[in-house]
Amino acid sequence: MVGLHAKVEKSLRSQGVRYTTNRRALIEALNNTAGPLTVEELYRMTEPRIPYSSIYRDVRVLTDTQVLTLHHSADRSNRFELAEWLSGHHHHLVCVPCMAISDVSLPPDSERRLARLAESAAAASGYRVTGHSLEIEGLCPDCDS
Amino acid sequence: MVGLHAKVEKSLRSQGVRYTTNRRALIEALNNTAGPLTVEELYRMTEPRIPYSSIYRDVRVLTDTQVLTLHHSADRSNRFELAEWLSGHHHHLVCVPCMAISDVSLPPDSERRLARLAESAAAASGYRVTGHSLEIEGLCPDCDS
DNA sequence: AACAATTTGATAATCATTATCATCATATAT
DNA sequence: ATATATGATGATAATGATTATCAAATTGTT
Repeated sequence: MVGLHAKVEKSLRSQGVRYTTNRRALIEALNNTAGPLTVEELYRMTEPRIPYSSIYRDVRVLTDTQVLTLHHSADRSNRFELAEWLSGHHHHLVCVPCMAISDVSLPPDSERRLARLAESAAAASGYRVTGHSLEIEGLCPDCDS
Repeated sequence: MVGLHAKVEKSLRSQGVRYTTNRRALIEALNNTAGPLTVEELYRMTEPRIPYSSIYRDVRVLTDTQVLTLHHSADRSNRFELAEWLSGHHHHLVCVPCMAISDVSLPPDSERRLARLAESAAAASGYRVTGHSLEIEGLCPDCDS
C-alpha cells in the first residue's frame, strides 16, 4: 500500500514534471478535505502562502497530468479534486443553499446498479460509455435546521 | 396541453418580467436543441443577431426567474438549458472528446431506482435530498469511429 | 562544480461576464 | 387614443477570474 504522495510523484516524474513543495502542499490540502476546492480555498489552506499565479499554474499542470480533475459547481466556481485513480470512485453531495460539496461513495451493489443503468440509458444513442457521475442535491443538516 | 411559450410567458408575467422578442428567440433556440447551449451558441443561433450584452442579461434574468438553469461543462464553459419544469426531468450524455452534451431520459423504473439510490446514499450524511442529476461520460458515435 | 531543465513569483495581458446609462418599447391609466 | 410609468435594449466601460510572460531561483544531471 503505497502512499498518496509517492503515487503522485511517480506519475509526475514519468511525465517529466517535478513534484515540488508547492504542488505537494496543494495535494495535501486536497487530501485533507472531503470535497473539491476552489483556487481561493487552496490559497487559504496552504502555509506558507502560495501566490495565486503559482496556484493557478500548478492546478493546471496537475490537471493536465491527470493528477487532479476539474469540477464546476453551481455557484459558477471552478473546483479541483484528486483524480479518481487517487481518491477512488465517488459522487457528490451538494448543499443547494450553502453550496458545500462533499464526497459520497455508494455501496458496491448500488454502484454496480448505477453503472448498468448508465449503460442502458446511453445504449439508444450509440455512445460508448466510459464513466458516470451522480450529483445529489439537497440541504445539509446545518441548512436544513 | 399548453405550449412552451405560453407557460414561460405566464411565469414571467407573474414575476413582473416581460417576455420579449429577444427572450422568446432564446427560448426557441434552446427548445430546438437537445442539450444545453453556451452564450456564443445562442448568439449564432438567433436571427436577427442579439448583441452579447443582451444575451448575457437575458439568460441571467431567465435563470433568476427559474425559466432556465445553468449548467457547467468540463470545457469550462457555461451552458443554459430550459428548467426541469419546462423540459422534463432528464440527464446528460457527455462526449469527452468533442464535449457535445445531449439530453437523455431514463425509463421510469430506472429513474425510480436512481432516486431511491440517491436517497440512501445521502442518508448517512443527514442531508435532505431534493434532487439528483446523472452525467454519463463516453464517446459519441462520431468520435468513437 | 558546471550545466541544463524546470519552477517560481511578480506583473501584465486576456477573456468572459457584469454594470452603466441614454434611448426605446410596452403596458397601464387617464 | 394620449400620457405616463415601467421595463428592455444595445453600446460601451468596468470588473474579476484566469492565463501569459519573463527574469530569477531551484532542482536534477553530468
